[in-house]
Amino acid sequence: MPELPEVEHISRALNQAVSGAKVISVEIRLPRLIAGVSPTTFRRHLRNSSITSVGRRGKWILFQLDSNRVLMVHLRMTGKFVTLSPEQPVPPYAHVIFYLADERRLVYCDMRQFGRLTVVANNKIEASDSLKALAPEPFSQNFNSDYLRTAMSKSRRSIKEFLLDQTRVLGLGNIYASEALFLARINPRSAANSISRLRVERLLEAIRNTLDEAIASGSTLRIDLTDGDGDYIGTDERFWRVYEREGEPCVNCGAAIKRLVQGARSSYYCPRCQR
DNA sequence: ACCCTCACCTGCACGC
DNA sequence: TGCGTGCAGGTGAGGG
Repeated sequence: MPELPEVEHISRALNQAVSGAKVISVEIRLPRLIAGVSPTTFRRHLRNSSITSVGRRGKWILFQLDSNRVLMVHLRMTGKFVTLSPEQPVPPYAHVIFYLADERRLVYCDMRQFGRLTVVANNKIEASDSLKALAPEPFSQNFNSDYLRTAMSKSRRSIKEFLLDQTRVLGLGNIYASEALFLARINPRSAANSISRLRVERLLEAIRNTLDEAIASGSTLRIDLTDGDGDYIGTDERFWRVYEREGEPCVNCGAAIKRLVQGARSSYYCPRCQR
């Protein structure tokens, strides 16, 4: 499900819901999802720790613990968090259950089981295997046109595939990569190292605007962690301009949106606007 | 350093 | 109805 904007909202919702909560025990139903440490160590490091705040780095959700450790969770495709009151049943695909001192349960659910959970020491977090190679945060000063131009100049891959590489550009996924290229009016097939300076500038702005707009529109939706599936509520509307719109008219020029496959994943673009 | 392929899972929509 | 296929908002290992 999530790209950076969704992870941003989920981490905000979690920060509201479980900051200050104390974990009294952890039930690991699917040990494969625990990475980096053994399930036993994972449980030991979580037990009797309080969550002081929840944030994110890229698409990783970071639960800061008062034990000077961080619980790191990546939702991958189908990971979700739900909080349950004592009378609520455990939902399907519940793989890790955190029992909280206030009698609630924080449940990690994941239909496809691609997600990962790990725990690391505070002072090792940025150097951890998961985070060390990530590109700068898209809204930080370090993610600027010099950075992007240099990174792109080293890559012969298509710009669409380049944008999905979290070590080059952080936060876009398959939807927002197409959306950003549409805003920047760049063809997804263009080689990353072939794109003009002007277009790199446009792409930088398009990446920021795409993420920014997605975060802003999501903020009116809110995530309800108690609704049983942890999903966005009340939206069937697609505010995407090209994604999943094959054959529909381009919002700019009316030409039919096209779909192509790159790196085994769908890309959508306007053949007239994106040359 | 870069980049390609395969792997990891379950479910759903679709066509025959 | 059943079965095969393709596809799904993501990475990571391994190898060239």
